Amino acid sequence: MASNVKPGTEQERRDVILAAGIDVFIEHGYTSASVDEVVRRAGGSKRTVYKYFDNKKGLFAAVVAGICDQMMTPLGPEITDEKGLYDTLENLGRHYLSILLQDHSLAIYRAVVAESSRFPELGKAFYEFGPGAAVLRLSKYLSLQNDLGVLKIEDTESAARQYFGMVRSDLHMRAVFGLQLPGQKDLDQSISRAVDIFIKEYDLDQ
Amino acid sequence: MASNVKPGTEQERRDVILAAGIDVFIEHGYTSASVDEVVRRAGGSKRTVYKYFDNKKGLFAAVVAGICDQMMTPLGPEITDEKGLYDTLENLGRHYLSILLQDHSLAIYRAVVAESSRFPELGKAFYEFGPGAAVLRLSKYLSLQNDLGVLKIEDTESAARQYFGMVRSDLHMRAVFGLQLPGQKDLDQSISRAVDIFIKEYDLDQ
DNA sequence: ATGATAGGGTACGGCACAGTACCATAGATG
DNA sequence: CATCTATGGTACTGTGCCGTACCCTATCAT
Repeated sequence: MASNVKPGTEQERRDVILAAGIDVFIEHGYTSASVDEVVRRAGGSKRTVYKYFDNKKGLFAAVVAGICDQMMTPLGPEITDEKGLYDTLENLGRHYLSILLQDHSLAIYRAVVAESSRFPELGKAFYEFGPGAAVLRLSKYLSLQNDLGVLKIEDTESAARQYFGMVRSDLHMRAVFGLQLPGQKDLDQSISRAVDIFIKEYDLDQ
Repeated sequence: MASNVKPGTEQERRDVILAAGIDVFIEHGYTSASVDEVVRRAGGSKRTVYKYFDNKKGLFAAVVAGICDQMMTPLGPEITDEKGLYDTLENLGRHYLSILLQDHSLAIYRAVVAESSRFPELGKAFYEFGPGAAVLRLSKYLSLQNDLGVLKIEDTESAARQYFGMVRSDLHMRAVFGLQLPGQKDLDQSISRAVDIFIKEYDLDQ
């Protein structure tokens, strides 16, 4: 079965629908988005959509997973330590913010937040794959620096959370609420301050 | 005109509807909430609701304003400086978190975030009256401490943002996404760490 | 060529909801 | 007692949308 169809494999077909779903859910959120709109953009018919996805909720879950992928890939698989503590932290913070403040990320954040009471597992997944993954990555790096004697941190995970909290500062919340997006200067300031403070607190050399 | 009606003044009537609206919007968010549900809880009829509020959106705006009031009053009008820098910061962080992590606050945060692309002025208002107000209050206090020679901070507003960012850490985001609410221990840890770091960075005595 | 199958197009059932219209009633006014 | 006004109750209109059913075409196997 699964004989090849003309315009593309089943996988490609599914991806087209998924991409359209991403656009629509980003634009309208979950409740206000309509499956018909997805069909309109993807081409084809509802029948096909419901062939690949159980229902609207299932499509939304797939969309969220897809966006998490898109979001996290530029952050790289692992933190390397070629450039020293300061630059590593600074670099990580920069990537983190640039991802978090993209239009896509903000839009999907809004959509997931809106539905996280109705679909709790969705909010959980989004956190784990997005901000939570970043925390774990940094925490792992900090533990390594602990072992190397560069840092002295008791609870590396809490420290990582706090670092990202400092980096985010108000920037993310303000962007989420639609206040004007921060400029490069704001980002730079927030990151460099966070790094300074973090190092002053934890670096054994200081 | 506006002759007295039986069960209460017009103001009271409006307040009852508003209170019902708060409950319903908190429970369902904006889009999924229905005006009929508000009517059911407030008693009376749709006609009366639409007498006091232009439409669903207007009711929602009033609800958000009402909740902002409810939220911010326990934070008190002004920061006093009776207890020294450490205790003042610690106290402020505690109040801040306890407000931010209330069920009500989380629910209305979700609802406002969800609609902030459709109703940008709403998101803006919510931020200004909520987290933004806290930032301004702290910033003012920090400036005062600057003048008194206790602190040495160039940009007090940024410092205030960063302080709250540290205090929030991941706690708020995780709560928003419906991961389990942080325990008292988590709050204490986040706050005390934030205060320590902040003072170590900015206090002239250190 | 003939049959089978997947998928595009469309329409529909069922439901929910925003906002309005209408009627009956309870109190206020004279 | 008579009239008027405001409001509760309810039905209605118009709209939108999820999920399914049906028809028809285009491709593939034999």
